[in-house]
Amino acid sequence: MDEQNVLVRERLRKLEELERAGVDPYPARFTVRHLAADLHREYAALSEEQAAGPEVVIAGRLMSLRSHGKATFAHLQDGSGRIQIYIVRDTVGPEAYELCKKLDVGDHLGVEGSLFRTKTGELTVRARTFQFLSKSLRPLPEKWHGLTDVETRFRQRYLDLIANRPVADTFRKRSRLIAEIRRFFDERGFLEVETPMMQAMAGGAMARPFITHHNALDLTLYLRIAPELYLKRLIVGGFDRVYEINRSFRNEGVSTQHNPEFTMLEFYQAYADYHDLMTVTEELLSHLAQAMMGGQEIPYQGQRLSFAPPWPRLTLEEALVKLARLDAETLSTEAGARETARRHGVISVPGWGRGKILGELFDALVGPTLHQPTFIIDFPTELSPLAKAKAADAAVVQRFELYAGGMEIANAYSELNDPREQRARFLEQLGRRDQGDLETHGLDEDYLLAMEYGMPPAAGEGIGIDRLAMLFTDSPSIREVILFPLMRPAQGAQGERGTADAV
RNA sequence: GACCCGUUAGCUCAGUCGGUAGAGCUCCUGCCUUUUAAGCAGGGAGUCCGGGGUUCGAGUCCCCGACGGGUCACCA
Repeated sequence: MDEQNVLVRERLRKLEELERAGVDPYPARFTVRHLAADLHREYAALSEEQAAGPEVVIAGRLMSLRSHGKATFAHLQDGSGRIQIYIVRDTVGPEAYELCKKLDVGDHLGVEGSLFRTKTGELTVRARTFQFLSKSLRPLPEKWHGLTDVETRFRQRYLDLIANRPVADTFRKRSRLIAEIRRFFDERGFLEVETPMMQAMAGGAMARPFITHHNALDLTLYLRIAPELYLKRLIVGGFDRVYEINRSFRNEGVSTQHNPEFTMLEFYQAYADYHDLMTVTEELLSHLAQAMMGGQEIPYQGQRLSFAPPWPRLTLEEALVKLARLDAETLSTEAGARETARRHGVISVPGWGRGKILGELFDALVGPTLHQPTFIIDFPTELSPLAKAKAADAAVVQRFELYAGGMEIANAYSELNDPREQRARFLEQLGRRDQGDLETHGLDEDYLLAMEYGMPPAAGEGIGIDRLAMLFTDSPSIREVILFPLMRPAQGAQGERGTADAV
């Protein structure tokens, strides 16, 4: 502990004085009977004239302290909010009042007393007794400015939650959002399931995985990049509607929209196609907007996003032509697409086909500009090895992505369920990998085996929960909606590194 | 991975031209029984991110590094 610090030393001194006085500064339990927010709501009408209000028992963290000699005001913060307490020597007695001088901001305290309203109108608990519940040894962030240092906010999120009320609200909203999503799917007959996060082959998306190892089986395993292939095995197994709110892991950089571990909703519905899922998506998001915000419009980074359905639907090529003003004729050939990419500073690798280049052009030129909810549909087959092709054009699959707030929010398609075609697509991916593309899909025999038993027609979708939470909390960065975003260890190279061989 | 910006007291931040490191809040002591950014008086508090260099002298200038943020790249 940082005993050099005077502030810590002072608190240790008070702690020892409490113990000498026979007080347990860390008791095991306390019976809480009331929450601050409930009291504010229930006794909004309590008047100043009313001498002795109802008896209450509250507990929380001390957030402010104003001593006036023989009387002390303080604010107690519990999970619901804050309430003022008033400790008077004549009420608690002289011995207890001496102990009250050992209080510090940050301590946890239990208080029994009666409600009253001060002459400045604030609902307050006049303590009859109070009890130390936990002595705090370190000073909290300062009361005016709170905590603004971004690094400290993320590394010591508990301080952020204590000091910055809106941050706590953001995470409460995130929790409500997920609860509401569960309710939506449960009501529609979906079964919530859990599938492996450690997989012998990381499939279901095109991304590089994290690698780990199982000692007893001497097995290389990968952290999943998506639950997709397991969820579709369940569709084969007869669970016609399944969903998983899953943590997936992708070994890639961090940005305002990417964290290496992230939360995704994936759901699959048998006998449906991607058009059905566009409808489900519209229903889901407009429902969430209604439940969370009380309307179809939500503010996001200075814009107003409207989730009132229906939302525009554009094919990927239409988007490139209409929104990026690219020339349809030129884009129709691989050489033309490549030339267009070069002109717009979009990198293309020699092995890439026309579809991949169109995808890159879209990501660079169109995606970030789509603020209002917009479906982009009909993606190149070479980008979508698990999606069913359109009947009219094998180069395009029945797939959509949803964009909102300039971010990709969802990705869905009619699932490819022809095992012969799936095998051919996997082999095509392997060919691409041989040409140096690291983010191709592997050939998953075990998945093909399942499909050979017969997978019903189905459509599946993944929705980025973190990004959805960004939208609903008006957060500019994914780190604002992830409690503990990935960070380098604070001590850097000093000592902690190089111990990975402990595995 | 590249570029830009940042790192000074527990917190929020100043720090001029290179010349003894500052403020507010927090903390301590005293007074104070309806305050709420309580007040008044007095006092304390520093690895200026780390390491090197230039200099009589570096928080300040130069180089290397750490961590963070942003932009780009990568990545849905």
